[in-house]
Amino acid sequence: MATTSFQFSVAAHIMTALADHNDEHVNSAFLAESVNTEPTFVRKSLSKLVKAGLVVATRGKHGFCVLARPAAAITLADIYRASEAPATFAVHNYPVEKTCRTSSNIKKIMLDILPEAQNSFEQVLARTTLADMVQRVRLPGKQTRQAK
Amino acid sequence: MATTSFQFSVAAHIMTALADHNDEHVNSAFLAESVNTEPTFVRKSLSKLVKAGLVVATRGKHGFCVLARPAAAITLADIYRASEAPATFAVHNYPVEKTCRTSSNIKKIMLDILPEAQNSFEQVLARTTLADMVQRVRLPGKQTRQAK
DNA sequence: CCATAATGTGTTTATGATGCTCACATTATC
DNA sequence: GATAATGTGAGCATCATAAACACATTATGG
Repeated sequence: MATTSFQFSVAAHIMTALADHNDEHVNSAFLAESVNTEPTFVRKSLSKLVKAGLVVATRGKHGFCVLARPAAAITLADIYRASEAPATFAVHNYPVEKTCRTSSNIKKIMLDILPEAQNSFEQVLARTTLADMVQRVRLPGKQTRQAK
Repeated sequence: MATTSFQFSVAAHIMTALADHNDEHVNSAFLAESVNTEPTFVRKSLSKLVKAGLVVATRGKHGFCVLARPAAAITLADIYRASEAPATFAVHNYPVEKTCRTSSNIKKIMLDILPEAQNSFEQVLARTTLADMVQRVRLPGKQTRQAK
C-alpha cells in the first residue's frame, strides 16, 4: 500500500466536528478548515457518509450538513463502515499448488478467519458513540471512557 | 496503498506448511513451491519469523527451517505481529486548527482508540494455533473451530 | 581447502491505490 | 438569472508493496 488508509480517521474527525456544531448549519468549507484540508476532499468523504445514511446534506445556496440521527445513535463502527476503509488484512492470491495440502486449503481458512477478526475490531469501535466523541473533545482532560 | 498488505497471509501460509512438514528439514525452495512464489520472497518473510523467535533456520549447505516451539504454542497473533503488517487503520496527520475543539483533540482520541481495536483484532487471531491450522489443512471438510 | 548450496539482505524496478487538485455538473436560494 | 452550495469525474504525484536480481554470509563435505 502507499500508506495505511486514514479515510476512517478523517471521517471520524468530520463527524465529530459536525456533531459538535450540529445546530449551526455547517458547510463543507467549515469542516475543511477544521480538518485543515480542501473542501473537495471533505465532500468526497462526506458523500460516503450521506450515502450510508449518517448525514443529511442539503444542496443549493446555503446548503449545509446535519447528522441524520442523534449523536448517541451513531457509533464509530458506523463511521468506519461508511468510510469504506480497506479490510484489516488481505489474503494472498497466488495460484494453488495442488500437490500441497497447505496451498490447497489455506486461502479458505484465512478467508474464514478474516471476518471474525474484522468483526471483533469493529465491535470495539461500536462501543464509542459520536456523543462520547463530542464529550471527549469538549472535556479533553477527563477520560470519559465507557464500560467495556 | 497499492493493495492491502498480504504479508500476514503469506506468513501464515509459510508457517502452516512448515508445521505440516516440521520433521522433514524443509528449505525455502520447498516453501516457495507451496506458496507459488520466489524463494527470495519467502526468505524475506521467513527472516522476520526467525527474528520474532518463531522459526529457527540453519544456514550453510543443507540449511533448513523448523518451528522454534511446538505448533500448539504458536498462534496466528504471533505470526501477525512477526509479519509486521500495517495497523488496521492510520490516524491522519494534518496540522491542527487551534480554534477548533475537534481539531485540537481528535488525534489523541483516535490514537487512544486504535490500540484497543487493534488488540481486539489480534485477540481473535490468538484463538487459533498453528496446530489448529495444520489440523484444518489435513481435514479440510471438518470445521475444527476452537471454543470462543 | 575449495566447491557447493543454503540463508540473509541490500538495491532496484514496476505497479497500483491513495491523497489531492481541478474542472464542471447539479441543485437550490435570493 | 446570478450566486453559492454539494456531488463527482478525471488526472496527477506520491509512496509502500511486491517482485526480481545480485551478492554477501555461512556451513557442509568431498
